[in-house]
Amino acid sequence: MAAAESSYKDKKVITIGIVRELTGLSERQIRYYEERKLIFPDRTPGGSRKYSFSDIELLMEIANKIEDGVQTYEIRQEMIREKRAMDKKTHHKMIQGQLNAQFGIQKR
Amino acid sequence: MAAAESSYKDKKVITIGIVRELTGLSERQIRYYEERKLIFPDRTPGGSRKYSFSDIELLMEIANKIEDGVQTYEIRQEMIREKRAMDKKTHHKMIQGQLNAQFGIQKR
DNA sequence: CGTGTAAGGAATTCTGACACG
DNA sequence: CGTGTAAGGAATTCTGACACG
Repeated sequence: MAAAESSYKDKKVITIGIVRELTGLSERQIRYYEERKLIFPDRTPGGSRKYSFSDIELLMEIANKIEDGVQTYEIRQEMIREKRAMDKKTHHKMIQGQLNAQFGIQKR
Repeated sequence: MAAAESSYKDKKVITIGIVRELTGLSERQIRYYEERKLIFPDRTPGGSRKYSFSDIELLMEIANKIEDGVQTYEIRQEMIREKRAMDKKTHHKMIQGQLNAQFGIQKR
């Protein structure tokens, strides 16, 4: 029972130049969204940023919202809210899993 | 009806340094396997190599065979044979698809 | 606030070659 | 044959700052 599935989608292996190509954003923009805590790349030992495909998708969503006039701060609040909802769901599933493990199938 | 599905797995977006980390191979080895036509990375406009997750898996298979004493030339022959088998299967499916499109479900 | 840019430096990658075997 | 390495150069990335607004 591991912690997180490590699929291709979430492996941080893409450098910023490729992200620029894939998203059409400038490196300045990409780094700025990190500064505003919207995105969290890993780093190589040398300090170069590494992104995942998920990060790229997220960046494009962010870019869309910015175009719509949403500020980075608001986007961040949204993301925090979404994360909380997710955690709640995950917690619920986990509790269900524990009950299940102890008492067997309880549903129905 | 497009030509090839472009999933994350086959997108060539990973630079050689990351590939080195992920495979444990040296850059020398990775480049050499390309020289021997076992692997075909894309290039950035500047000339840097870009690999996919599939490439990484392939590299690890290659490394295993090399360790077992298989020569690059033999590995290449194997790969060509496998590709031919694949193409044959794909061709068969395509023909079936065309028949299907013209005459409807023919099986059974 | 979000983004462009010039600046200087450091990390990354490239190729061709010599070496060993 | 497969791989290590030193060499020199070019492409890539990094940070902090100034600018505009």
